[in-house]
Amino acid sequence: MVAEQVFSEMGYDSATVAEVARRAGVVEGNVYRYVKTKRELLAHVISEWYSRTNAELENELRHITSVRSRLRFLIAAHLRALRDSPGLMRLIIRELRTSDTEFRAIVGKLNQRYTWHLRHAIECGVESGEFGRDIPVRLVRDMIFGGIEHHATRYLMGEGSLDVESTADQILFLLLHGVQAPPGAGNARRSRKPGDKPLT
Amino acid sequence: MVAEQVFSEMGYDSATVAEVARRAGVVEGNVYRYVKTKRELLAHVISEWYSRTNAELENELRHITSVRSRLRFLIAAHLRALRDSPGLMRLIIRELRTSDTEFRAIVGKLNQRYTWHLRHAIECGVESGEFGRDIPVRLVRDMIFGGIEHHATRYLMGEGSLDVESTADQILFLLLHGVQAPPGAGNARRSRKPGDKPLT
Amino acid sequence: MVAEQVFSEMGYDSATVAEVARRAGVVEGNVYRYVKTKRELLAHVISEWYSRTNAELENELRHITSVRSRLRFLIAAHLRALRDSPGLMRLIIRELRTSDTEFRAIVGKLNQRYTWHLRHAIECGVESGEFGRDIPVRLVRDMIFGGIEHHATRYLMGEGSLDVESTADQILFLLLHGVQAPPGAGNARRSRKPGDKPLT
Amino acid sequence: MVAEQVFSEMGYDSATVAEVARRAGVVEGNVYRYVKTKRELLAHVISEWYSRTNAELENELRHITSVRSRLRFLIAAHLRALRDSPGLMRLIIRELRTSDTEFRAIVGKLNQRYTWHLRHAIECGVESGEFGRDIPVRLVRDMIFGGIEHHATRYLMGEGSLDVESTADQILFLLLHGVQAPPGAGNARRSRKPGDKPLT
DNA sequence: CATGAATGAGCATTCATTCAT
DNA sequence: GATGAATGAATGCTCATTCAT
Repeated sequence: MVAEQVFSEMGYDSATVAEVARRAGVVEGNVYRYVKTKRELLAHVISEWYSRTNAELENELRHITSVRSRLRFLIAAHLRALRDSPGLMRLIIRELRTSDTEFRAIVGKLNQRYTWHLRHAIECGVESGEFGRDIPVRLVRDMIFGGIEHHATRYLMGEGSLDVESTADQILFLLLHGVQAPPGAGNARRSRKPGDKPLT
Repeated sequence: MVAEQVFSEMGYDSATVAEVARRAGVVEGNVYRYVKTKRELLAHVISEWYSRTNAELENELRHITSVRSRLRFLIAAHLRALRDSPGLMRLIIRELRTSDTEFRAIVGKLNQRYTWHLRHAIECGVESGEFGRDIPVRLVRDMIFGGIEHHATRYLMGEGSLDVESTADQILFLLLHGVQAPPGAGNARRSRKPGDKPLT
Repeated sequence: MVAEQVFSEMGYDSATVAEVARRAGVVEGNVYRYVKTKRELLAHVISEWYSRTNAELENELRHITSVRSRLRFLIAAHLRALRDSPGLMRLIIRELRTSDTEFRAIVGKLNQRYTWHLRHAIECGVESGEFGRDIPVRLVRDMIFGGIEHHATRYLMGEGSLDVESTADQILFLLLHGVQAPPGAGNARRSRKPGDKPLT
Repeated sequence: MVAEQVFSEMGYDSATVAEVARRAGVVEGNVYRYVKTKRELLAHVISEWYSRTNAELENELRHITSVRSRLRFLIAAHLRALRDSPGLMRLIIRELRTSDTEFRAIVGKLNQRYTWHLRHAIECGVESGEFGRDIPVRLVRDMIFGGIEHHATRYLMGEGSLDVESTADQILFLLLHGVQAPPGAGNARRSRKPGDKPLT
């Protein structure tokens, strides 16, 4: 759809219905035969992406069994989406943070289904005993999605690059083990003790 | 400043210079004696928040020495900012993701300084040996900020509440230990083995 | 076109797009379906006049053969234009002296074609031997157009009248013979000789 | 005066009182202690130029006696003015063609005095018998000034150059003798006779 | 179904000018 | 006499949306 292009390139507010029509090769007023409003057009664009992506995700997840593989896959999939469709993803990230209730009513479900896979994988990890039983599942999910999107911010603005695989590895590692040094290992240098000078 | 209020309430695009002037009790054109453009007005508002907040942060950090306390403090501080100024924070989060280079040139430095504290605390943890030496520092920072902001999204939209303290505890815990169950403990139920049925 | 009227009456700067729309019986924004900018509207108005006038000129010139007749015709035609469309001509004279390169790019060609007829007639006169072979053709053209326009200035401001025929005769005469008294004739009174008292 | 600079550079409409004040190092509202309105400021600028130039002109004319020398001098003087102060002259030429009666009331006299010298010189030529007695004096004056200004138009727009001396010579020549070939001389090629083919 | 003309409400921005201090 | 803050009215331009044909 051309609307996807236009919104992706210029953002929702800067995009104009006229431009969408122009690129579609139709006349301006004709757009309103298909959608009732510009906002609805946006909802269509985003909904379509979610539908498409959810389908793909679910298809590929069928072949992935272990919790860890699923997490790794979902993390990488989200990173790939950001890398491959930066404009569209910037649009989604931006417009999903809107008060527009009518809009959220439309895409909210799809978004939930999209994030549900990750949440579900985490829950499975808890259930299976691989993960701590008191893990705040939603918060974990938020840290993954939020972390990925925060990390990709610069790339979404057109600066720098985005390495899907290594980032996915790092996120998965942090997710599983946290930042703390492995008990026996790392204290090569020395540990801080009370009474040390302030850090700055 | 009234501009802060207006932008916070209505968002940048929906806010009008006329409304800002009206609330300030002056005439529309008069706004342009102080700023050259609406965008510059936004930059002022955001800059001021960062300046103010950076000062506060740095002041309080002086009394906090341990890495863990610092992380906990910075996480809670960001959560508090979101809880106490949801409109403004939504504005900042949204507008910081703009291609507008001139704008980012102004607030970029302040934003970097704001996030630097967290990054620095993490680096100290690595240096002291508390954290693994190969920790991807920036990514950790992104997961914290991104996670917090993702978690607060619903609250920023006016739905639900935001529990600063418990969320900060949870994030800190996840950050330190990850999601994995403590070695001896949790596998009460059972672990998944290869060959198990798919999770969905 | 109503834009022609409005610009002619009030001048470009004082004219407003709103006024043009009002007189056209449409809404202001609608003007921008046909032109991209106010300046472009001006360009249209002037271009149209030049196109129309060039066509007329070229049509009538086909029946005029002698150099002298052509000059006389072109001089009178320009005077007639000034007399019959003073507002529009004042607009053209004024706006043609603008630095606006984009504007000149549009109407420049048409203006050149308009003045070319006069220049060409002069060149023919040179070629045929009727005019001195070292005549500075462009300067002659400038003196004709400039002279006519200077002469009409007061009329263009709404004061006095403009006699096309007699002015055309006089200009043609001056153009051909200059101001100098015919050799044998006029020195009835006396000629000044060196040593005479100053003139003022 | 700085107003002269500002008006010369940007033209009357584009110039702002604020800019004039800024360059003068005073505060905006302070300009209104000296002039009552922006238009009056313009009148001052132009008046001053005319006063200054009239004085210079009259001073130098005292030493020039012959009609021809005077004409040549005045033509060259006007060309020099255009060459040396293109911005200011463009301003004057443009703004003198304004309906603003109040404005013309102020500078009209000075302008008349400026052009009077040329007109007077021509009248002297008529009186002395050097020029034909039926010469339309004002029209001759218009052709000189108009011709010069038309010729300088491109230069005033910032394109090309302006050769004062040779242009003055050419104008003077045309003025005196017209374009017609000297009786005996030029018909080297041949003269056109009735019945010749059309010129184009 | 499609066209394209029209609408109307809005909005950022400019600027000459005034006036209390 | 100067300052600088304030005014107010205007203006070019945009755009989602409607509707007769």
